[in-house]
Amino acid sequence: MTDKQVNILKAALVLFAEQGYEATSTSKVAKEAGVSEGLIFRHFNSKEGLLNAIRALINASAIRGFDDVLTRKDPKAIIRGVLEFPFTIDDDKFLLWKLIYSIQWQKGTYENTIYAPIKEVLITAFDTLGYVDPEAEADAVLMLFDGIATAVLLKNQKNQEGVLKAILEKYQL
Amino acid sequence: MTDKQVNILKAALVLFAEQGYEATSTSKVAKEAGVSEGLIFRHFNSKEGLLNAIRALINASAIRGFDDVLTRKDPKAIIRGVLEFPFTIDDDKFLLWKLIYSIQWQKGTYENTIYAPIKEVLITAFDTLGYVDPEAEADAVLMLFDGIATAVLLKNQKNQEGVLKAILEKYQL
DNA sequence: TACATTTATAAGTAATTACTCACTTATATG
DNA sequence: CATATAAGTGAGTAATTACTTATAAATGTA
Repeated sequence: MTDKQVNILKAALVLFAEQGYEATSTSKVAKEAGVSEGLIFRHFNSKEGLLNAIRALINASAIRGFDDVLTRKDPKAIIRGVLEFPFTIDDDKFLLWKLIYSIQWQKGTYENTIYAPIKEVLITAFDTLGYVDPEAEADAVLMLFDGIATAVLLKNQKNQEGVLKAILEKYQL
Repeated sequence: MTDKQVNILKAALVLFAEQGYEATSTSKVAKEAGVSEGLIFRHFNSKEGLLNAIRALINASAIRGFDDVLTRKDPKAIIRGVLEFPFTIDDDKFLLWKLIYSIQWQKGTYENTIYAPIKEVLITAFDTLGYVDPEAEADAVLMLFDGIATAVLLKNQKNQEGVLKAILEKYQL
């Protein structure tokens, strides 16, 4: 990967996240990246190809962000980690997560590559804790995750201590 | 409002919800509505004006959908009603709610006209039930609402009995 | 009926879109 | 060094974009 290739990906990530994929033209991306427009198509074939390249990058980055949480021994610590996660999205991960959700709602898809491994670990955790329906509990936590993320990313509600406390209480964490 | 005006709004609602606002051209809307393209601009001035007209309609419709729940006497019935709501979005309300979220993520805004009145009623309900931080509880329920809606609208997870049960248990409902 | 207003259309507009192509420059490898 | 391959550019392309305008049909009202 050359410098300019990286510049294109960085510029596209920011513009797609801030203005939306459809509202961002390839000429805008080229300008922001300091690159000729043709180079985008040399490297990524099409605008959709550029999006897919970014998608692979941000999915991998999102999954990596969960490494610490998912390898914990204590099942309660795992559940707490997942629920705390969206509250702790900081500035340099903000656009990444905003783009993940933005693409999902634009394309009408759900990013299972990110959520499936989390769900598996959650099921095991709830199972260990003796919950009667571990899969339902895992789904519920993932829904809560999406809801918290929506609040953080759209309403800029960061580090809402009281809300996190209220949520964790429901799981006796 | 003339027939053709209604046709434009109906067609635009469907296309905006299914393909996204930016990805839908005014010519597509006109064709789908069986109307000349110019008529859109006669009635709504601009594409953004058309979007705003639809926004007002779907927000009003969304708020009306909560009338039954928010006027309940029993505080527990109110909380249960809000949490059950997204699970029961049926086919004729599906695109309406999909568009509400789609617009929010496209424009980076949060639709407070819908959520503010719900939050008020939730705060009162949690207060009546003696919760220590009623506002935090209300925020948490609204986050859960968004998360459930995301699952229903993006993953087509409709009427997940086990998940709903698991969630309601957390509030002893 | 007369006439003013509203509703509707068809055919435009300049600007922008995603993408291509002929070409040059840089890099790698024998 | 020679030469093949990859990286990069700038000026194109046809199609589509949101929007306008001139004109006609429908409607209301006196």
